[in-house]
Amino acid sequence: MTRPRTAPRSVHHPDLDAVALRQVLEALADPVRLALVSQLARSEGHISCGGFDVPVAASTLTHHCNVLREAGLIRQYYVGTVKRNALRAEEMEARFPGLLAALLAAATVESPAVAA
Amino acid sequence: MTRPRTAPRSVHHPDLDAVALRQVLEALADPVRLALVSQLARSEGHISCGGFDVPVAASTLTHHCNVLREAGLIRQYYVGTVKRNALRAEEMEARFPGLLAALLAAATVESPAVAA
DNA sequence: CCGGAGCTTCGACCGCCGTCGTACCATGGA
DNA sequence: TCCATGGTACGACGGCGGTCGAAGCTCCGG
Repeated sequence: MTRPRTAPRSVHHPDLDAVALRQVLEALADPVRLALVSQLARSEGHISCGGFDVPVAASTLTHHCNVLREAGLIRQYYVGTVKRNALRAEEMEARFPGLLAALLAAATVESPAVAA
Repeated sequence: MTRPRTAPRSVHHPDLDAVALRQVLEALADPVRLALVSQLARSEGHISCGGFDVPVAASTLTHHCNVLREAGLIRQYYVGTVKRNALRAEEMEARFPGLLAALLAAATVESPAVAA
């Protein structure tokens, strides 16, 4: 994974056509990851990895972000040393129509704005 | 778990309001269980436990059915020695609007009628 | 050039979940 | 009454996934 010293940091984002439904479900079945996606959906902008409100260590958070990214749910990009996250909502809508919307709505029903 | 010798066999079905989204997602994240629900959705009628087309042992199948039932996704009832399964589609729709429909649609998109 | 903030990588640990085989129970029919 | 059928209960096992801490890397600011 070593990369030429001068290349910019980049991340791999799967084509959504290559993402299996099972991946998405497994990704969202974890409460931490569901919380990440929920927070991302609620806040208009893009949230940095450190900006999430979840009770896990940094390394664990990285892991969860990777899972979400591989499941095609989020897009990540670097801004300086900070890594920002964005929902791939429209692409998901194209791949699995109505799914993400229903999931987010369902999540909201359960925890009605736990936002501090 | 012994029950009076004359009582009919019955099963516990959770109130859907008591079912967490996470339970539903975990239930459906397993490929076998997703297959069960898909087959149930495709075939109009109610399928018996032995009638499913999945490559697992009988005891494993029982386990999966229990998980789906506890997640509020299916309703089970005995007819003689046979146990029938039915989707709780309408109740799920009331609890998590659009969710099950989107999931089933997504599952169909992926495996377009693998029905033999 | 140096430090610190932010994330990642790695290795380890542990608990949970899917799987099975075996033994068993309930029901209906011969 | 006995058997066959259909499911269940239980225990065991294996693997995977979530978790962490420590060490390291990258980029910006000073």
